[in-house]
Amino acid sequence: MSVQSVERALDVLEALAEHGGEAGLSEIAARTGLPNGTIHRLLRTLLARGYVRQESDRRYALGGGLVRLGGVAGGMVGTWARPYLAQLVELSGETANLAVLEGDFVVYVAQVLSPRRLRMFAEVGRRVLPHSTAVGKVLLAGRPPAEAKAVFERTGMPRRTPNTIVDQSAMLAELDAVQARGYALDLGEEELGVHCLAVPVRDGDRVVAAMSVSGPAERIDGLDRDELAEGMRKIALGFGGEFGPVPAGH
Amino acid sequence: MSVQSVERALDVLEALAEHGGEAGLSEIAARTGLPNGTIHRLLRTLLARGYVRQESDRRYALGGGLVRLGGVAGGMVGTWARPYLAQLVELSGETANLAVLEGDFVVYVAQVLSPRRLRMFAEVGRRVLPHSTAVGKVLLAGRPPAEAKAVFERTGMPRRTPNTIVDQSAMLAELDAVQARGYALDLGEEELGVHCLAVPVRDGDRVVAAMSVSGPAERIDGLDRDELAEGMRKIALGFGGEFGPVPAGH
DNA sequence: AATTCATTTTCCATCAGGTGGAAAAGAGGA
DNA sequence: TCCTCTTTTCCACCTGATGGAAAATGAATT
Repeated sequence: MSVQSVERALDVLEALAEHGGEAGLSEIAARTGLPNGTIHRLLRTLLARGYVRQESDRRYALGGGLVRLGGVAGGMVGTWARPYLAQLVELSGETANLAVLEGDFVVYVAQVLSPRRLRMFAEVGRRVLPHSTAVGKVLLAGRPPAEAKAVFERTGMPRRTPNTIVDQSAMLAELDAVQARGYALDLGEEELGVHCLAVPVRDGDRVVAAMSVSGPAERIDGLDRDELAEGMRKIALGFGGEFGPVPAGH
Repeated sequence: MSVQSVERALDVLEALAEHGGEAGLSEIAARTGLPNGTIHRLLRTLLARGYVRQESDRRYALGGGLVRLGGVAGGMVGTWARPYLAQLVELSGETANLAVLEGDFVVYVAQVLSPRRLRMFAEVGRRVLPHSTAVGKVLLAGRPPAEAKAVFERTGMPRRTPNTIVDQSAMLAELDAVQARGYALDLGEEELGVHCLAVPVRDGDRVVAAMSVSGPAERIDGLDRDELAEGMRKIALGFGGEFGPVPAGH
């Protein structure tokens, strides 16, 4: 039904990715449970095609070929997202965005503009720091606290407006709250007068992206947050279903 | 020596990428020369793992899983580049950058700072328009003129300084010159007083990235451009060799 | 509706090719 | 140098991938 060696090659790539993109053969063996000989053969195949690199210390790392494929695939995610973002616009009347985490940055992947005259727009492709945005908070809330902490250490949480949360422990508490309530707010923390509400897009139980609506403070504050978040959650659920693997191919 | 079914799965993914990320089963068959049954089985495997999607019209597209792997791999490119960028710094005494083209933007992927007191720095991850930077010119000079032209149409080539080239035909001529001489200059076109020199990073004959050195106008202008460019070319060649698949593992 | 054609999906007998245990080679460390 | 841990190679076994051909699907045409 499914090609075993291909599945295993994917296991190897995923194991590498989970080790931060770099690992020794035996670390991969430990993680995948496959015998050394098998892993070595798969790695050689991936190596010959440029999807894996071998460092001078014989460790293996993800290769440049994946950057190319990922780039093409990334362009398409925006396309699939558009209908869902359009639903968000219909629901809220405000501009809707899809964002993912890339390294320490939040990257806006797709956008559908609000029909209103006064509307937000952030160019697609823009990179912002996670701590001052609703999408960033949602994305980090979906990862282990240690990882979020590391991001804050590296980025330094610079102040963007008087409302920006610049204290690390306050932010970690905020992430807990975000996880508990299922959505995040940005009340002029990135730009004064601009408020946002973001919800996670899940693939299984993994947070793979965030969807947000954003607009002028007065309009966003006029909406019922919990009701809006609930509607957004449903839309994000639909999109999440499309994002990853099919539920459970039997 | 190499796992056949894994190689074929990669052929399928590459065929999809070359079709713009989306194709029907028979289009993939035409491109790879594999029988339908085989391709279908491989696609099912990739589908189950989220590396391929199936659209409602039964066509196949690259899936979200590749975005995740590509993101991790992309982060590593910066790591591999650092030793080469350090060589550039040693050669020129100025800050060195690695940049790639992503959509209509130039993205800085990695940087090694100059040891000088007065030095350039552009945050890694920053996006700038191609027309006002040396790296942007190099990257666009490596693509078909029609594509470069389309980028200029969409971005509008806004003026950043009095030196910015804002005329499209002048810029297209500049790109020809860049391609002929093998390097590009930025003489205060993005920021007054900052000059840069950039060379292409090639994987085979494809321009996949650009490396640059940049610093205060007086210091950069004091260097012998052709000599510097020649040294940079050699370093970029070394890095280009690491970037893609190995030449020909027999 | 009924027919045709193109494309996708399923099936199954065959044997190519992947598998994994075990041995050899290599890299550090004491 | 010797010892230990990791990576790499090897090969007999037999699982599991293969691909041709038939069935199913769906879109277009009469």
